Amino acid sequence: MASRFNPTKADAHWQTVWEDGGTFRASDESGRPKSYVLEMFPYPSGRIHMGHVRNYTMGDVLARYRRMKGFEVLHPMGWDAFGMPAENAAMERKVHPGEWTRANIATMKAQLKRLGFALDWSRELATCEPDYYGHEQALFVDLFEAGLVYRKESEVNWDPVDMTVLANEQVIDGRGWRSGALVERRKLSQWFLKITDFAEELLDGLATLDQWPDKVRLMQENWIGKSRGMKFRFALDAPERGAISEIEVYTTRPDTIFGASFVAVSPDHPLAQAYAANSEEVAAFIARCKQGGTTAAELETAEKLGLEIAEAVHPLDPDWTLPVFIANFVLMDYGTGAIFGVPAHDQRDFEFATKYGLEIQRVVAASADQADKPLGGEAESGDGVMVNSRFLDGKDTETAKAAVIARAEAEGWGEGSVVWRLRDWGVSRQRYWGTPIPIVHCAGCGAVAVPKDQLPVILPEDIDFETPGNPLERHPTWKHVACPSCGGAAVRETDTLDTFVDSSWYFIRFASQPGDRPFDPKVAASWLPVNQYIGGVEHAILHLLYARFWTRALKHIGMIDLAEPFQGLFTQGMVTHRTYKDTDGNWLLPEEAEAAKAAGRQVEAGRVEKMSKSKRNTVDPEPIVDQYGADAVRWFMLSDSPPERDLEWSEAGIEGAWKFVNRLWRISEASEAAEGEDKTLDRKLHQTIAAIGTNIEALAFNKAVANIYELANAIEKAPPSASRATSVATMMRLVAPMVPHVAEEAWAAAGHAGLVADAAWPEADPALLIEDEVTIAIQVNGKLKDTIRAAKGAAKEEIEAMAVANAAVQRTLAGAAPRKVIVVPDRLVNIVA
RNA sequence: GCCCCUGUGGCGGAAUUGGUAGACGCGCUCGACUCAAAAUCGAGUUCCGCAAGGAGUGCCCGUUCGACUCGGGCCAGGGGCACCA
Repeated sequence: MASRFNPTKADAHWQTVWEDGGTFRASDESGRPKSYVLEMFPYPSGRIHMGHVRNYTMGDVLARYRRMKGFEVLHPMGWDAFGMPAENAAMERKVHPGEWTRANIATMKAQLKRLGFALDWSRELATCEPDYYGHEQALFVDLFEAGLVYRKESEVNWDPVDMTVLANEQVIDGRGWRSGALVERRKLSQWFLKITDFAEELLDGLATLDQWPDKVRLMQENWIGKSRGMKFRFALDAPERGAISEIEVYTTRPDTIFGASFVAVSPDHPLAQAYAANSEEVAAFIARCKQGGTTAAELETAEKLGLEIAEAVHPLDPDWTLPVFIANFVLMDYGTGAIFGVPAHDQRDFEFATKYGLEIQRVVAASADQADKPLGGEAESGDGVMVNSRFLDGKDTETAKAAVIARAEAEGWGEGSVVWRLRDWGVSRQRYWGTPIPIVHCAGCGAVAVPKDQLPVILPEDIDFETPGNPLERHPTWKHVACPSCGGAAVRETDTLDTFVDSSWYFIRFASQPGDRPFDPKVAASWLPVNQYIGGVEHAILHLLYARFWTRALKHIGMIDLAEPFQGLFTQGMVTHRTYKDTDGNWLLPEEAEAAKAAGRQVEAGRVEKMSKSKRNTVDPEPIVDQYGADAVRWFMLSDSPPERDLEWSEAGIEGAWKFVNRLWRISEASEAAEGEDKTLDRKLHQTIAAIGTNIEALAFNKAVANIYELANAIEKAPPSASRATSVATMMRLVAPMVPHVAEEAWAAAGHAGLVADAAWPEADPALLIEDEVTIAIQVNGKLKDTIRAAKGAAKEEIEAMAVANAAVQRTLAGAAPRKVIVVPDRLVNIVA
C-alpha cells in the first residue's frame, strides 16, 4: 500500500489549513516568551528568485522551530517597495510605478505562499503605501524638530540628458548608465541626517553585538573609521592675502612633525578658494584638479598635482618655513581638508615631494644608529625610534606622539583629536517613486516641516515620465501649497527620501502598527529587538548601519527604549549556478544549453556564479515547486552547503531532495505498531533530538539535515519495535520545521490530533545521550593501530593493559617496551615507543 | 596599498576544550528486483599497495605523547575599504 507523496495536493491543503486557522499569527498579548525572527524584506522586482527562497527557508525553519519550542513567534513579511526599477519600468513600458510595483507584490506574495512559509501575513506592509510612508514622514518631522536633520549643499552626479541625479553605481566610466551622457558634478541643496552624532555610539555598540558575524562588525568598524591623531595649526607667512592667517591640519602621526617639508590643502579648502578669487592661475589649477573621473582606477593612476601658493611657519620653530600647496590628493571632507607632508614616512607625500623636489628627511628609524640610513625608494610608514627630531630623539613612536600632543596642548597650537570616516547620511533623492520629504519651502519662513495633522504628504498619481527629470518637480499643482507657518504661497520639497530610510524602521512597524502613529512603544518593545535577522551580506554596512542609527535616533528623542535593533544577525550565502555560452560567446539559459547539447551543438560550460539575469544562469523557483513541491525545494536549500556559504543549484541536488521527501513519506507509512524496546535506536533518536536542536539554534541547517539522514538510516535498519514506532513519530516533529507539508501529511495519516506545526518539540532524555560502551582508539606514537570497545568510565589501568596487550600494538613494538603510555579516559590510548 | 575570511576525497561538506580525519549527501562501481527501464533495496568507494603496510586536511618549519585544530613564514582563491593624512 506504499503510495507516493503528492506534493501538489498536500502543499495546497496544508497551506489552506494554516491560513484558515491563523496558525502563524503572532499575538501581542501572548503570555508565552516572545521571539522575533525576521528576514530582510524583498524588493518587489517581479518574481521570487532562488536567493529569496534560500533566505526565507532559513528564517522559516527557525521560526517554526521556536514555535514548537513554546515561543510566541513574530515572523512577518513585507515589501521594500520604493525604488528606481519601478521608475525605469514606467519609462520603458509606460506603466505607472505604483501599478507595476503592486502587480509584482501580488505575484511574489502568491509565490511565497506556495513555499509554505510560516508567516504572519496579517502584518504585511509595503513601504510605497501612504499608511507606511506617512508614518515615516512623521518620524522624519520628529527628527527634524530634534535637530537631527539639516540641509546643506552637496555634490551629486548629474546626468544632463536624463536631467537626474545618479547614484555612484549608476555612473559607468564617467557616463550615465542609461543616457550614456558625460556625468557632471553639480552642487545641490540636500537633506542630511546627523548619523555622525552617533558615530561613537554606533562604534561602541558593535561590541555588544556578540551574535553578529565578526566580519560584519569589522566592516562597520572600518566604515565608521575612528582615527586618533592631532589637529594643529600652522601660521601663514602671508597674512595680507585674504583674511585667513592660519591653516589647521590633521595628522595621525604627530611624532613625525620634524619630518615635515610642506603643507597641502584641498582644492575645495577655503584658503584655496580665497586665492582662486584673486588669481586666474589658481582658479585654473583648481578646475584642473576637479577634472577626471572619480572611479577607483582613475584615482589610482592619477598624477599628484600641486600649486604653491604661500608659506607657513613651523609651530615648533619660528625660523622654519614650509611651502603651502593646493594639492589634488587632499580630500576636503576628511579631517580638516589640509595636511602637512612628511615624505619620508608617507607614500603619497613621498611621491609629491619627489615630483616637486622637496626635502625628504628621515625622522623615524629602526634604531637610533640608523638616523642617516637612506630610504629605499619609497616611504617607510612603520613605527620605530625617533631620529633627527630634536627633543623627540630616541623616543619610540607612541611616546613621541604623546609628547608632541602634550606640547601642542600646553603651548596652545594644537590638540589631540579624533576624526571619523563616517559622513552624515544624505537622504535626498531627486526621484518620484519614494517617500516625499515632508518639508515646505517658504520665502519668509524658510524650510518648514509639514504639521503632523497634514500628513501623509501623498505622492500624486497623475504623473508622466514622457519628459526627463523628476515628475514631482514639474507636476502642475502638487508642489504649490500654503506655508504651514505663515499661510503664504510656498512650495513643497520635491525630493524624496532614500529608500534606505524606508528599511531603517520597518521591523518596528511589523511589531506594532497602529493607524494613528508609527508604532506603539510598549508593544514594539515587547517584541524588539529582532532576535534573529537573516539576509544577504551586501547589506552588511549601509542598511544595517542606518537601521542601527535610526533606532538610536528614535531612542534619543524618547520614542523607543531600545539599544540595538538586531540582536542576532546571520548573513547567508548566495545561490549560484553554472553559466553556459554558445560558440559565439552568447550566454545561454540552462535549458537552452541542454537543448543545444541535445541538438549536437557545442556549448561551453562557464564558471559557477551568482544567479543573475545578465549571465542567464537563473533558475525560476516556481516551475521547480510545480514539479517537486515546496518541501523538496526547501530541503535542497538547507542541505549540504553551510548557510553562510554559497549554494550551487543543481538538477541532481533537487532530485536528491525530492527522493528524500519521498523516503520520509515511505518511512512514516511503513511504520507499524510493535512491541519491545530497541536501546540502540532510542539512543540514536535522543542524540538526534539534541543535535538537531543545537544545530537549528546555531543555524547550521546542513548539519541538522545530516542528523536527519542518520536517523532515517538508523530507523530503516532497525527491526520493528515500540522504539522504532516512537522514533518514526518523533522524526515527523523533527523534520516539521524544514519540510512542513510532508510532516503534516504524515502526522495526520498517523492519526495524531492537531497540527505537527503546533506540536511540542521533543525533549531529549539526558540518560539516553550517554553511551554505556565506548570505542577507544589505540595509537602507537600517535598513529592509529586498532580500536577496542570498553565500558564507559573503565579504569585507566584496565584500558592501558588492554592496549599494551593488543596484537597490533605488539606487532608494532616488536618486543620493545613502551617508554610511556598516555590514557585519555573513554577516548584513546597512545603508546610512546 | 590597508584590513579580513577561506583552503579537507571525483564533488558539496563533517570533525566539543588539540585526542579514531573524511560523518551525511551527491556521484561512481558491483549486485538484487524487472522482459526492460524508472523507482527502490544491498555492498563498496581518500590515495598507493594483491597484502602486510604506508602516505594523507594548500606548501614549508615549529610546539606536543598526539595537530584539520595552536605558533611562525609562504602560496592560492574570495570579500571589504581605498589618495582617509
